[in-house]
Amino acid sequence: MSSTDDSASAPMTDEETASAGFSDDGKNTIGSQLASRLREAIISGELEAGSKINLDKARRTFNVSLSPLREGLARLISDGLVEFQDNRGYRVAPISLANLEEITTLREELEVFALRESMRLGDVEWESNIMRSLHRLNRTDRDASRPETLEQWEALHREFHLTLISGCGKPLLLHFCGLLLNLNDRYRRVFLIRTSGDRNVGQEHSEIAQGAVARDIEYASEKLRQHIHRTGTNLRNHLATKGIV
Amino acid sequence: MSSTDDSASAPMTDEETASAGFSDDGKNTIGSQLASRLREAIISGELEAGSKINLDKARRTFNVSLSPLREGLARLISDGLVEFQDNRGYRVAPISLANLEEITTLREELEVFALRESMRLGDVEWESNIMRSLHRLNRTDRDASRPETLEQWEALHREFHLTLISGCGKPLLLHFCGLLLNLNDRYRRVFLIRTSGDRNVGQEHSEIAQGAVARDIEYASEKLRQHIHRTGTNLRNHLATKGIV
DNA sequence: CATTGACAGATAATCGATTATTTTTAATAG
DNA sequence: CTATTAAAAATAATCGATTATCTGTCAATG
Repeated sequence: MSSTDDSASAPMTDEETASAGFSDDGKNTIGSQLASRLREAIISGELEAGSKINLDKARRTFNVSLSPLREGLARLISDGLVEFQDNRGYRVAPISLANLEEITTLREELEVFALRESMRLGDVEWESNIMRSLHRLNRTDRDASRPETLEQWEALHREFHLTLISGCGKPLLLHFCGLLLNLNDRYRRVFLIRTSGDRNVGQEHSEIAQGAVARDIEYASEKLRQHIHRTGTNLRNHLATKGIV
Repeated sequence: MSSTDDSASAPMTDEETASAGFSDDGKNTIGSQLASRLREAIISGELEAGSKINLDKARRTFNVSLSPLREGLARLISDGLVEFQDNRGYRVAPISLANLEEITTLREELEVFALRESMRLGDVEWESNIMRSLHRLNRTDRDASRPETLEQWEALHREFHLTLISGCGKPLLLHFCGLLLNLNDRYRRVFLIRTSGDRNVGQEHSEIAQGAVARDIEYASEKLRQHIHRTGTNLRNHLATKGIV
């Protein structure tokens, strides 16, 4: 709902090159930094879904004390990426077919609704942002072999989807959509190295963006719905392949 | 998303009467207990919306140490009842007309969708639970003069709404609806002492429940939508009266 | 042989003190 | 007087140690 951090931005070297070192742009406290690192570790699959998070081990791994560790984990609970039980500790949120299907269904409901509201309420600024996000996304290739390219694409993709619905004027709705996007991205990053051959995702994005900017509500909504649905189907097949229930 | 605690149940004296004292039903850790107490304090308006939460003061008020205090606050962030900023601390989530309207809109979208899914998927157990919740709710009077009656009614009301949609088989959706219900309840408890004269809320609840159990999808959906909408309108008027923007 | 209970080790929760950051106050220059 | 800056006070974040809780093991019992 609140929290301070971005998770999808900041294109700079880890330590903020020499110069003045004025890094006061976000992720300040250790807790915040940890939240980002853990989020990335979970979404990328580095931390296995469903696995237990041992506090002592994690503390040593990340070289921090308990307090900020718990702080960071608490944020990931808000994100739905970590589960918690009193006196039993934390574990990475499990994945399942049912979970994926729910995420897809809810995205179809919420994200499409948010897009409609955006088309109803968005201003020129919103339109411009869409075109910019689209361009950046389409100019970036998703090369499975290079992880940093993949991460970059994921960040831009997320950015694009959020921008699409950013004109809706509903912070809570945007928050929910952001959560769902996060959850969905984990499935993609863990399971989907290549996109299905019969899809042209760039094309899909362009159609949605064009429709949105043109305020063609029915067209854009349907294109977005299909886009989300296809991704869901695609992912489901991959899950099935790996035998996940 | 996860977290251990109920917030709407446990009808027993604070200290779990003599006998064995086997209270292992929930709210165990200090952090959990704090989360409950703080949630109640915020929803009831005891902690003013928008006000800063001073950690030291809170620590002394609740007689706890920093760690569990932060733990508890972290949960309320998930609930959208508390906002947080790095190095700036916590504050009670503010209220506004726009926020109330968004909550109402999203409830109309999400709760109605969840009800439809429940009617599509719910079993007999689900139906029975609705009738039970309805009965309990309608047998409880909401007496504004006695706070404990009010609290009791609020708990049952929340329970009823959650039960209505509990058959949808979508944990995430239920989570979202629970959040919205929470946020909405705060507005009611803070601003709405009496319900508008031209409403018979008991009747409304009965109609929704009957329609749901009869699987009359259009009827029940519309009744629920109207119910939510009326509450929203009602609350908006009260906000306006108190001059809240 | 299955079940229960006590122990020990592992793990989580909490505390009190310390450190880092922000906010307020006060002093000074322009 | 107003704006700027430095010091002080208030507040938040973090640490290391301590306490509480849980989990698995193994022996005793029926």
